[in-house]
Amino acid sequence: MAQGETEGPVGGSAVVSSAATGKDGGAAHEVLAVVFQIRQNRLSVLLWCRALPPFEGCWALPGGRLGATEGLGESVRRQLAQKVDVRDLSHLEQLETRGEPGRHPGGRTLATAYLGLVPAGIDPVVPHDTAWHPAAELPCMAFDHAAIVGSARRRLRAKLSYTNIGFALAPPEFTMSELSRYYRAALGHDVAATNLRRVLLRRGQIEETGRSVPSGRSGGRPAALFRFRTRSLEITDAFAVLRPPQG
Amino acid sequence: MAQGETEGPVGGSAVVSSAATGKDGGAAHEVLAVVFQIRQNRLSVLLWCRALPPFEGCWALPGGRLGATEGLGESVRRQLAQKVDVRDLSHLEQLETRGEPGRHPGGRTLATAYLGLVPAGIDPVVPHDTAWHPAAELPCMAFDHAAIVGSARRRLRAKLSYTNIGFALAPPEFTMSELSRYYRAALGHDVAATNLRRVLLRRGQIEETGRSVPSGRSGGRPAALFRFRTRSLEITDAFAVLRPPQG
DNA sequence: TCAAAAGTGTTTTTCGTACACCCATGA
DNA sequence: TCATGGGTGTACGAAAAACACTTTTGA
Repeated sequence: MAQGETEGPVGGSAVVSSAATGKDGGAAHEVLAVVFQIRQNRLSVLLWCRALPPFEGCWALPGGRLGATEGLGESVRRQLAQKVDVRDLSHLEQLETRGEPGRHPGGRTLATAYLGLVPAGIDPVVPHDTAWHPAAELPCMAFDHAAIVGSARRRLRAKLSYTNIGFALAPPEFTMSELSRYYRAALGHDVAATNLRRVLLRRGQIEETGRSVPSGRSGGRPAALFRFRTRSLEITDAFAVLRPPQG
Repeated sequence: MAQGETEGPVGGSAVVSSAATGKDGGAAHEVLAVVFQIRQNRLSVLLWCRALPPFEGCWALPGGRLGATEGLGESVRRQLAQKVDVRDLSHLEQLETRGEPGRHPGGRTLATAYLGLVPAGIDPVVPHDTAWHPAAELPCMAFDHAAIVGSARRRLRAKLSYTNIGFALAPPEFTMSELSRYYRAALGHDVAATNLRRVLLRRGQIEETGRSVPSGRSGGRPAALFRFRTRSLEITDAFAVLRPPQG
């Protein structure tokens, strides 16, 4: 329903695109968002199901036509808020722009894709035709959207290694074993909480809140609560290799 | 002269943009190229001087309007070949797309920027209004092009640390002291040839050709010639940090 | 034989992982 | 007091920078 509006620019764009690809050289331009959240220890992406051709029944990234007076990032935030009711983005960054002439059956359409992150633990209300899917098991995907999700996964994975982008995956406060599960889900491999703690502490990414969480029914030492020191993107380990002399 | 054609899309776009930003929502789309080459031990960027307002007398990145049937990368290569006669790109990759409504005084224009590299040692013939400028001392720059050059520098610098992108800066064969000068120019800090040699050899990026260069008039041991093992982009050191267990 | 430039051996440092061990809690 | 999960101390290995030393050439 909310997505019906997206049908125009994404699906039924024969009229629009013929105008847009006319002799003035302009092409239709849309923005797309790969919104990730860790849900049940899996990296998940927000998709909506197309009701009309092309790609009827397949899943697509949320997004839509770029407005005449808005910036690209601005447009992504607007469309996520309007169409899938997501307003809790902890991070948003541009991924890539795709413009192959054949990428869109309905006519020439350029798409600028963004990577958006929602912290774990919250559950935004989304429309009925919209759902979270594990990024590792994508359903039938429309257009080139599967490839775009792949780009987003690689970007997130890389940035976890040299920035503090974990702040955007984690809730405001967390235990180290929780955080290591988020990292495991996003990286796709095991992450030992004990070492993650020291790495992120040494890099100054996280700090103790002083509080702790009582141990569960099966006992165990209470877990200390941590938070990220800053909640905006910073490069914390600019490269272990080829660094300037004198450390 | 060759750049005069670029005046249309970049400068005198009042008519075009009014059509492009009309109620169909399309906007003008251009591609831009940040073409780097190491020249006289300095990282240099190819710019052309604007003859007409806006930004008359300032320098701009080469590029122009995206054609109706061409892909983005394809368009960059075409425009570089046609307008500045550069056909020797050793590497080309997409950087970012800028679409702030106010970025272009003549009307709404989206720009997708690319990073292009030309190997050191060749000297492409460029039009008379086009020149190489040190990336560290940019002249008066049109639009947001100075910021785009900054993005390109950061991208190149980062990729030198974990990919084999040096292949695109160096000529087919080179001595280690030459290569260390290219790295120094691109990274902005000293790079010891002796360590660079071992790092790149360990990573399998370079190999000896078996030949060597006779020493100069002041003597010295002849330098061995090296080449990059592959001349397409590869990630050679996927991350020293947060790597999967079992090394 | 000396200066200059290239190349090698070795040391030091940093960083991340692995692993053993200790701590705090609930039943 | 025992199982359970959290936290600390330490060892190990990889990788890069620093630096002393050797090699190979021209004059």
